[in-house]
Amino acid sequence: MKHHIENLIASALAGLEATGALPPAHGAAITVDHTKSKEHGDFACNIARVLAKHAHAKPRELAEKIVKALPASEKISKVEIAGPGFINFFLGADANHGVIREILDQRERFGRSRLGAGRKVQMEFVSANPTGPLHVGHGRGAAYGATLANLLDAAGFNVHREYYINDAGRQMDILATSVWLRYLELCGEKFDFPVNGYKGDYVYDIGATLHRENGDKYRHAATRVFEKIPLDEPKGGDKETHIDALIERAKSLLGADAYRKVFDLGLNVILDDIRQDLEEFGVTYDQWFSERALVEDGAANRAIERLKKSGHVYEKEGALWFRSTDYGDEKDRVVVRENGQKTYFAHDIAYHMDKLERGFDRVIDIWGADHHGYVPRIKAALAAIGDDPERLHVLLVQFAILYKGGERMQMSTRSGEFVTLRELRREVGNDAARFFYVLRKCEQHMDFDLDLAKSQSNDNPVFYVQYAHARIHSVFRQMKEKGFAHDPANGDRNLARLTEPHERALIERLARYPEVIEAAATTFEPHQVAYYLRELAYDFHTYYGAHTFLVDDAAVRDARLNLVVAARQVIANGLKLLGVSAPETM
RNA sequence: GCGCCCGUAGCUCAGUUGGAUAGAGCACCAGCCUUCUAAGCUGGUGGUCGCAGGUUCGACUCCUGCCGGGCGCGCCA
Repeated sequence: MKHHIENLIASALAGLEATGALPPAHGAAITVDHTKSKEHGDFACNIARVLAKHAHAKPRELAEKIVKALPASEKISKVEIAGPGFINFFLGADANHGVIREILDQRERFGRSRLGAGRKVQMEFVSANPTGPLHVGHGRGAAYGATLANLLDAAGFNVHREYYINDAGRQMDILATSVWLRYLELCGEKFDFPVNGYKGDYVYDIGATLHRENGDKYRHAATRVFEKIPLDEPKGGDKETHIDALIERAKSLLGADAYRKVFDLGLNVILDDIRQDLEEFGVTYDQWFSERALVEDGAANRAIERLKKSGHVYEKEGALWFRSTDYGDEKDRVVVRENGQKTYFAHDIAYHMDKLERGFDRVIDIWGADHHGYVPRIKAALAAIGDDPERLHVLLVQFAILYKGGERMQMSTRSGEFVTLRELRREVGNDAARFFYVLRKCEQHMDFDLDLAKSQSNDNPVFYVQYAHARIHSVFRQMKEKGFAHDPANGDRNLARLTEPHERALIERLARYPEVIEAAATTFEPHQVAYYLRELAYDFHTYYGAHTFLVDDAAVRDARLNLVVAARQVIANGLKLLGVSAPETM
């Protein structure tokens, strides 16, 4: 409808230009907007105000000329000039009736578009370190990423979903060492657990598995393990050097093969847990991309070679630096450390290089907001090796701050004191969690009040939307009990009988669904869909309250049933995008 | 100190990319179930859009400066 009106205006302007009433080549974009108030019709256009200066005319006079030049349209019942030169369009009563037919015809395909034209988009999200279970902060990235992926898919993009596994790095070594130390405790060894080790219960469990399956095979005396290890923090030492020394000790005592076994046990147990957690949350991936595999494949070395060739690399104090300041970063960054080890950054350059080489038109990273300082350097690296940094979109998701009993909760994987995504899902359910998470745009800080989510879960808007869906199913159950049958063809012939204001409002809302999907996809804002669904549910519930659908007049009844089936379809389509179920009963 | 994000009703947040009188939900008040599910509907109370300037026909929206909150500024990942 929007496009229809835009076309009418475009041809009016062309007509005016042809007669010389308007100077040509104005170059202004025609925008038609939905009005806020019905007083101003259904759509409004401000083109007369925009072009007034260019045409050396008063906005109202120009508006009158444009209106006179408008081609006739059977969908428009009235055109008015209002205020200081807005052109308001009033739709005919049946202008949108065709959308009901469209929805019933296209069913789950309704709302999909070809906006993306099949362009390939790679999306990476969550990618939490496999050092512990996902917590509620990861849940937000998961819900947001999965929903955005669904949206882009619906908008006609070819979406590839990916999880980057940080399985090469110090954090993983700390985990492996923590697991081994817990194992040693189970073997009967006595020592103080390092403050910088992972202390969650799951580390204990993995240590227990190691013990159950291998007995004392990996046991070493505590005195030997801690021999000449620098003191830990509580004893006046440094916790970082303490844990690093323990990692080296684990590697040397166990040997490369055994260490890798312990390491992989921890990695696999936690990764399986994460994978299952996400799957239950309706979040699935096309690929789980291993950092370790990338490095072992030599990709990091190749990335560094490419950087070197670009001439933006230099040596200083024994380390290899990337001069990211050449591309606007605030300081240069190390890619190879003094000790010869490559940094996480070097690996990440290799990973992003790999993404772009795989032929994606667009690469989207969804990161926690704490990584925002990281964006300029990764873009700098891509620019240095001759890739287009504009192809990379980094979306930063702000933290979800948890409150319980009015108090802010600390979330730290290391301390093991955090609310896991799994706990949250159990408390409020998958549907409410998915919906709640995408109710805010990603740059908005989110207060997640656990007590509220628990105690007032009935007030969660997700139930309101689901209830509308279930109610429509209920109407059909009642229909059968009353001995009626739905004749969609008859309903289709009688769509003109849908003249009530509630019906017009509902139909208009349904007609907007495709616009909402496109807008949400292009702005990366899934919350628009959530808000739309709530409004759609409101339109339905008020309609339901004001009119009976199962009336004796078959023409009206069938037309109304066509309408509510269409509403049910759009609700189901929208909920599907959000990863929320559409129940038939509640 | 520098950088990113946020500041809209008592609370949690929208605001169609600069348009007409700033909107929801929750909470609070008053009504509506022998009639398609009351997880619903109808009405009401509630705002100096953080503050001060600027840009223009027009600013919650764009620019500048303050104030307040969150996060980040490693040869960690």
